[in-house]
Amino acid sequence: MNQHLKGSLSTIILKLLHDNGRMYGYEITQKVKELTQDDIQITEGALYPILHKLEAEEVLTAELEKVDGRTRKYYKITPKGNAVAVDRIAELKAFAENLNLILNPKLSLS
Amino acid sequence: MNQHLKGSLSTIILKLLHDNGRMYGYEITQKVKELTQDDIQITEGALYPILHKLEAEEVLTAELEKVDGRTRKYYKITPKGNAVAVDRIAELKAFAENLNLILNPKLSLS
DNA sequence: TTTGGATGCATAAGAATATTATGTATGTTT
DNA sequence: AAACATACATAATATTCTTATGCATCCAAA
Repeated sequence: MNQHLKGSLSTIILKLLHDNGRMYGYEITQKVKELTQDDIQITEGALYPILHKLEAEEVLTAELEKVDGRTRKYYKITPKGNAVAVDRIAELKAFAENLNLILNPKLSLS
Repeated sequence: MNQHLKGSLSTIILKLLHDNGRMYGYEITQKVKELTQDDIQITEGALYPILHKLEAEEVLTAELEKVDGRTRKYYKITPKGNAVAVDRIAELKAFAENLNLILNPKLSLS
């Protein structure tokens, strides 16, 4: 995993679920890979504990579903969790903007 | 501190030192506050251990200087550390771009 | 046909990184 | 005199991720 991802991972997961409605773990890893052109690869050891934690906090709910012989665990954001998700996503957006401010500081127009 | 900052903090410090040449710890915290309009406040408990670690890795060197009665510890990037700094800054830029891709996914033009 | 790779979930030990609290000290403002 | 800003530092704790491992199914290649 990209070391800079640390701290932002759970919010990225919330963002994907917020956009896509319903996803399972492996699907989330593939979606992030696709969106970032293989730049960000979420490890399973990071992913699953986050999903379990968000479920325990009742931000997410899960349903098992068997597809083509394999069991998938689909997650979605709960109504209660929606406010949390929206907040964190807004914070992540602000952080991304702050990163841009730091990485591309405006030239002083003297 | 913004929770999303976790993992990016050391690279942000390297970026500021790379841009500004020579800074002391407290100055770094103030510069980040200024650039981000008070959005990001670096805590001292996070800052100083990072500076010490980068110094131990010989990415930074430090010089004590007494100014107006107070001792400042000025840091700068070593020639050897420059390559590390440039790499990490490039990775952080790539991460910021990836964040934008995730946060603002392109609409599918069907 | 069996081996490897992709799909799919899970957890545990350890490392890395930050929080929170605390301590010391000087200068400036109220 | 007290409060606040400047300036550095560290320790205990918490959070978050890595690395390794385990289990199981499906599909393709050898």
